Amino acid sequence: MKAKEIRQQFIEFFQEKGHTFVRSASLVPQDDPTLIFTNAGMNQFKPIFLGKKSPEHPRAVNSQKCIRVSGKHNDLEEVGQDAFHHTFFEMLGNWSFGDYQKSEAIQWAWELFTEVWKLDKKRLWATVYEDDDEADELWKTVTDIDPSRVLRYGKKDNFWEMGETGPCGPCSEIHYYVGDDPSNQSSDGVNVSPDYWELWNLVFIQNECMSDGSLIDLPETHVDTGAGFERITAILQEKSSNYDTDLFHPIISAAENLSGSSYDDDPVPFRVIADHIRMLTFSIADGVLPSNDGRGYVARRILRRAARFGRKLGMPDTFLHKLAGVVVDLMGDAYPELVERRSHLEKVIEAEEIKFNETLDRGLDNFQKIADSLDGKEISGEAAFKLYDTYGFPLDLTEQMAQEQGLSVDTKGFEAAMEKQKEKARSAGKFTIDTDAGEWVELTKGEDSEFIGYDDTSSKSEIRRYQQVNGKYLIILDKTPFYAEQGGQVGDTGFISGKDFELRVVDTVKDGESHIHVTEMVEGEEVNSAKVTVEVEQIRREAIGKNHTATHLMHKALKMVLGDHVQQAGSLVGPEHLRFDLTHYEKITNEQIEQIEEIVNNRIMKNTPLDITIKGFDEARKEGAEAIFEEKYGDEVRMITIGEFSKELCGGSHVKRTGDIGFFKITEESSLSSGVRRIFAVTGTGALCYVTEGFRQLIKLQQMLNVPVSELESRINQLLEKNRDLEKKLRKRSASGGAEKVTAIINDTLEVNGRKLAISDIESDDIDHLKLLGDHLASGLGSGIGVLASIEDSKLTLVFVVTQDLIVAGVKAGDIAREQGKKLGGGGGGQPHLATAGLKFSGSVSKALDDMKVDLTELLEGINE
RNA sequence: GGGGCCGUAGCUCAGUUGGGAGAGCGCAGCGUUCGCAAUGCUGAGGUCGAGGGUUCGAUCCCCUUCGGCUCCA
Repeated sequence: MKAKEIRQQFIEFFQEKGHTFVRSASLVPQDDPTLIFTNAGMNQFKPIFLGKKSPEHPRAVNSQKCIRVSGKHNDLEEVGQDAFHHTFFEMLGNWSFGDYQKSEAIQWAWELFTEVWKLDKKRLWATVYEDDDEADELWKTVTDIDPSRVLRYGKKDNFWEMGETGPCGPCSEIHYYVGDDPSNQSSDGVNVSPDYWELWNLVFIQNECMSDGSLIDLPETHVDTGAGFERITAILQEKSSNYDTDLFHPIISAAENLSGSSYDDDPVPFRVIADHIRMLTFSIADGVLPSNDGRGYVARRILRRAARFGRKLGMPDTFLHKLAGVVVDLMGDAYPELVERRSHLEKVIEAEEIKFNETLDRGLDNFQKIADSLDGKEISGEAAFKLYDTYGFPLDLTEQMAQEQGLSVDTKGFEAAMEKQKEKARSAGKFTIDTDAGEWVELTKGEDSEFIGYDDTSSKSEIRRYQQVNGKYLIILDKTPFYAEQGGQVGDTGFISGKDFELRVVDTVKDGESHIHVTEMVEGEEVNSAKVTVEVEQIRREAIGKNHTATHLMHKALKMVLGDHVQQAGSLVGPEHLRFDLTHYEKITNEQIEQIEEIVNNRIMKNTPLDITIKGFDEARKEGAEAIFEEKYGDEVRMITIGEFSKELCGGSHVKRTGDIGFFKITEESSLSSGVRRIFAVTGTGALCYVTEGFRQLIKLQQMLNVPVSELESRINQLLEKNRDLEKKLRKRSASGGAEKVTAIINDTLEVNGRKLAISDIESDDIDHLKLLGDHLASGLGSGIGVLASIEDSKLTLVFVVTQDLIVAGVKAGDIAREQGKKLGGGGGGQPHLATAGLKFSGSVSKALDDMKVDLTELLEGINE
């Protein structure tokens, strides 16, 4: 029986029992920030169990995509080592929300296993919680299981909890003996021996665990079951390993073809790759992108691990994206999102593979350098951390490599280095006002910081309290039009004036719910009245609003042009410009930038009014409003709607109509980290200035070169080429120039002690040219010392050459240059055969050369053969 | 926001007390070979990312800046 059919039969079996099929929830948990990935079938039903949501159907059945990459039950390192640990798996489940109870759950599970799938009753075992007499009894009455095969276990094995508090209850599991000899079974093996596989867990949610540890009965009880699809498939296909089923085997075969190696010879790498590519394919199809944090970082690590095992097998440089296609073919029927996103996920995986190969090659080189230069047998924590921190070479890979070469890694040292790094990043965190630093002076009592800034930019307010820190006054008002930095929008600036004083607000920040106005005293001596007039700097606020609304428009335009994988990864909205970080795996081309600008500017010209409404979070989400991941939202949210174009949850300040933005222009696009791009843009007056300045430059160039703008490029190319040619010609000419002079010098030398001494001044404006002439001189001398001097703008340059035989005798041009240079008040040095010296020189060159002649004559005379 | 690293020929990269810019592949020309594959010789190709500074002298040291990689927050 094919896996596809097994999945289908499970679903149909429960549909016939009145269950509604619910499609698998996304692997990216939608409204649960505590989860990195969806890791169990019950995740999407959690609000029902918590009593926050009423179920749409009393009975449900599904097959849920799950990812588990951490936790004690599934260490990433274990995946591939055995037959059944996976990062990605499917969980089959049936659910009762306050509907049927234990009896039906047990009965149906047994029916499906023994009657539909015809599993051997002599291999099945049932376990129940030690205090759950009811379940124990039900097994023996509603099924025909051998009563001796119903076992009781304690809390560890048979009691299920969602968290430390919350819904919980006893569970009942079905295990299957996979050993060779059915007569060799024993109740002692269950939950202990690897020959007994846990197949299905039936959870009976009937209690709530309180914070003091006590249990109370829930008014509504639920059934929550989970059966590992891969294991059941293995058993029904009579395989001893999940990897031998048709869920994995086609992937492994494809990998064998790509690598030319055999699964049977070395199964582990194939398992790792087959497992990991499933995880990658599914997670990327659900919007995950390899990146450097959160679930994107998990995906990256998984990809890297798979790629590394692929290298071991002799895989081509990139292969995972090809295997992703196999997964799509294999699973596309049950999960159509794979088919829809096929090209996207192949592209993402390949791009990341290419990137990683580069990273890995660098890392492997660096690792080997470290390993080769090792004194002992241990790689230091600092070295391992450097590999990780600088070259992105993960610790687990370092450890693996080390192990293969009989080395160990100081992981404690690594952790210490990591901690140091974290500390450094933390302590350098952005400037926050330390509100505990000083004493608050309370002027009036009551609620504070009522925000009225959406409608007004000035008000008559009262100071609730203030304090003085580092020469700045921190002010908290009863009500304020000042927007405090949040959601990427910078804080407002402006003025607060009282009876005999005026404060300039330089920033506004949030402390809990309070708006703290960071101010400087510009008039007066002290805060001497509670009643104040406050005024936000309005022009600045308007500029910020333009940039903020433009950010929303751009966000939407980015998705339209680049694709749905674009996620906001950070945002800064200031008065001068806006900055927007987004997930995208390659450079945004100039053409795409132009498209984005065009879309945004068209929206601006449509002059659509903004609709701002307050509504419930769920309602807003249902209407399709964009919520930024990792941004915190309360129950009541502010929804910004721009026609049919954009809907976003946002607390910031905006323009009234898109036309107020005036004009939008992207000024810069760059990479922030791998998979994340950063865009800067300007609006309104800023955008106008930006464009005007660009044109000013262009016109200047045009006037300089005296060609129309359209021909600037070719003209400049032409000039560059010409320039290159000229430089080349010049170099050639100067190389031959001066040659006659050198010949003349060679013919007019002193002879000392059988050696020649040539000293002369020469015209040259280029030190490289001088060196070249020095070379000619040396070869012309045959044996001896040569000096060339050139002076220009009272800068004297000297080149000294010494022939090979004299170097052997201990005469070095570098030494001569140093001595002579110093003697003349400068410096010098170089190599034995050729050296330079130079200095500012205003005296007589010929006199200096005469002196030098005396010195060098002495030197030559002193040489002993 | 804070670190670390990289940028050298078309490509991949070497290049340490700072002293005259290199290798492999690719390209062009000329050979060997019936032809292909293969191979020999010769050659072209460089603002050492950009700009400043220190120095007699900077690819190398310092500062600024641009582009890319990577880790932490």
